[in-house]
Amino acid sequence: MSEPKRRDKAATRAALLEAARRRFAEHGFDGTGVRDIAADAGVDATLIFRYFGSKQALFEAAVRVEVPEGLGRQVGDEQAASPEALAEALVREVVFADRPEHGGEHPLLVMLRSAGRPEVRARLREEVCEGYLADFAERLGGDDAELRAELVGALLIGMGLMRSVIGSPELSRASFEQTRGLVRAMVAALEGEKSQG
Amino acid sequence: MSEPKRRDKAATRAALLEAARRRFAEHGFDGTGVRDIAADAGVDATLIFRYFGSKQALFEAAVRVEVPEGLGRQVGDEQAASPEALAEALVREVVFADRPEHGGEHPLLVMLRSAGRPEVRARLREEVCEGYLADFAERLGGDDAELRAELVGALLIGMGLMRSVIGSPELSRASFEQTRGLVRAMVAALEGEKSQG
DNA sequence: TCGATAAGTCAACAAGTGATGACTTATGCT
DNA sequence: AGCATAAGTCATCACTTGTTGACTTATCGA
Repeated sequence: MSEPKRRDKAATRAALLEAARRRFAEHGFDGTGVRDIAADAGVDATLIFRYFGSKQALFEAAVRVEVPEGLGRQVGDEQAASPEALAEALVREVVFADRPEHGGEHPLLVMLRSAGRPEVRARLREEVCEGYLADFAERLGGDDAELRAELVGALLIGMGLMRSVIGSPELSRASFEQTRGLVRAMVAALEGEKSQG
Repeated sequence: MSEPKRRDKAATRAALLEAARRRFAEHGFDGTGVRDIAADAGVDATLIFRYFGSKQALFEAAVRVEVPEGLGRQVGDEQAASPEALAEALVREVVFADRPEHGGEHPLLVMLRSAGRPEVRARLREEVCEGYLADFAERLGGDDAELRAELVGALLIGMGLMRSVIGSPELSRASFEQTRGLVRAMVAALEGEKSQG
């Protein structure tokens, strides 16, 4: 029936990581025990400490994500993408992401379910503000550009929250295309409100 | 030094409730122990079960909030308040609320720190969707009114999240008045996007 | 002043937590 | 084949968790 399961450190580590992602995504940090994760992965719980050091370290590895170039911090020089287009890309990336290996959700949304923990909040702040909203402000222009950029961030992460944490009916059912025009309109409205243009 | 502390059921219950609100607001459900709450209140932990039944029931009592009339479900008939004005009132009420007895924050935001628990998510959905966004959709009009109402909800709760959970720099520092115009503009933009007007 | 009743305290349990170190077993090289 | 080493397991610790029931003590009317 089941093959005797060859010993493979890398595969075991990967299985642990995947099981952790799913558990943490669904139940949050505190709602997940190391034994649950290990059981899902089909290995012994102590391997978590062998391979990752601690439950906390496993969590950090599980929600680690690379910000795609061109979405957050700009690498080269201006690509001349409009704020609306950038916001649209962020919505697709973060809110409507399909990540089977993270339990279907973007790590940022996964972290929201563990927002009771200070370290998680700190990472959220870092990734949202510095990772994603960093050059958004420059792109917007005006002297309260940072504030307006954070409002866009609030809209995006609020959408993610409504979809995956709160589970509001319409946003949960909606497709990226359905929200696309509405988001663009809201972001565009922000451009017409520069306090010093 | 300290008076012998007269026995008073009501006062003890109230002290427990206040301590619970503060603890839950800061550390979330899982990050708070019944002994912590009791210590803050200066009473024995077992009184929590005497007066509330369980930790979970205490939490529910602690985050219970009455939706002010005129903000959520409409009681009488149309007051003809514009969606922008309604959104503005909601921002003031939820995002910029000053509630010393809840640790300074609106219960909805307090609940966000305990979003790992399914019951908390269910209450959030209920209060946000049915409590606050209920008649917002009618007010907006158009055939995707519910979706647009939820986008406003996403913006509002996203703002609260950025301020009190994530702690983004600009929104945390900003005053209600500073965000007012921007929020109005974003909500107004949504009205120009009715898919069937 | 006595005593009933309500208010508050104490000790403890049963289950679960993350984490550790010693042990066993499979693997792959010589 | 045999052995060193890496991979995986087991028993268990030290601690915390929510919760319970029996106990003590203050309060207030008769």
